Amino acid sequence: MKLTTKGRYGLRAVIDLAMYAKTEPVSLSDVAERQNISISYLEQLIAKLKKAGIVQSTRGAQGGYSLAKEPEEVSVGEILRVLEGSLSPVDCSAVDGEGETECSASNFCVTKYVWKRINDSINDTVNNMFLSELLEESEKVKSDAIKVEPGC
Amino acid sequence: MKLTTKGRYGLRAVIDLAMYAKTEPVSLSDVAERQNISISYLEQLIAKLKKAGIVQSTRGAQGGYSLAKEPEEVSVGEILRVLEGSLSPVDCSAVDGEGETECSASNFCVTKYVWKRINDSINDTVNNMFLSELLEESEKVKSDAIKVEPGC
DNA sequence: ATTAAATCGCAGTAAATTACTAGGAAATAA
DNA sequence: TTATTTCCTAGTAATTTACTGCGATTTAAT
Repeated sequence: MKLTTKGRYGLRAVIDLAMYAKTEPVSLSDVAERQNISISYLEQLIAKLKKAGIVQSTRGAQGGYSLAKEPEEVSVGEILRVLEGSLSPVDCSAVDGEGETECSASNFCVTKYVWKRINDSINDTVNNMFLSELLEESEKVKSDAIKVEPGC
Repeated sequence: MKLTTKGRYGLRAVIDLAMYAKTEPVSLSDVAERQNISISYLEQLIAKLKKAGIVQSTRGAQGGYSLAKEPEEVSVGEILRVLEGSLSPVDCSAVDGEGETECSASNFCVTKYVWKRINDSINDTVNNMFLSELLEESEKVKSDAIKVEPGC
């Protein structure tokens, strides 16, 4: 039940763009340095975000990336799903929403009920958190930032 | 963000015990056959559940396992945490509740806010689902059980 | 007393996934 | 023309997952 570095780093990169690419695009090397993430790894993550229409790029020197939408239009769920795939705790079409398959033993189906409830609660949370909210939140905590936690 | 087979199989095993070990303990080979899980793998999972006080065992022939508590006293969260470790989407003490560390860059801390909200919503859900509820639910759906989904 | 059925415990291992790195092509501002 | 940047694909070491195997111990039934 862990997010990978794709989701963790990718979300940080998007937040970084939201904060620093307001007027001009910022280069990945800037983001990479600020966020302490390798450039070539970031390139792979940002490629997915671009393909999904979350960020946009301008090529060539002095180019870089910026958000493709307003911060209030980009949900955390959208970002994480692009980077991690489905956030469902199991790969089961009946849980993810596609298809209406049932399982063979009765308690298989009961677990499906469990997975669906977990899935729904995760989605409710991430689909209703928008970048704009995170930017506001970052204003609040900016002052008392002290120590890096490895997992964050 | 996926549960492993430990959590998936283990929960199924506990539900199986709740359904079939009401008067006498049931052997792991019975559980394994009903749930289509290898015995030796199940042994490892059940060992954790026993250590955590969720199931109890009687050794020797005609022995087996049964629940150590009433179904209304065992939450899905308890079971999954024993098998999977923390359900937090990141390993960050500030998210898991231990310690009050802050992160170095301001947007590191914003992601912490995100992880905490996801963590809370998962925990709210699983800590408030009890085995008793699942048993009731399994009565409902028992009749129209048809097909096995690989991920379930 | 012996046997068969079970739990218990630990070690090993193939396959998959993760978290990167490497190298180079193409575009563009200066 | 050159430096800076995005873009694209492939490879790979380390870790994790999902098991299997073996053997010891306990105990009910014969």
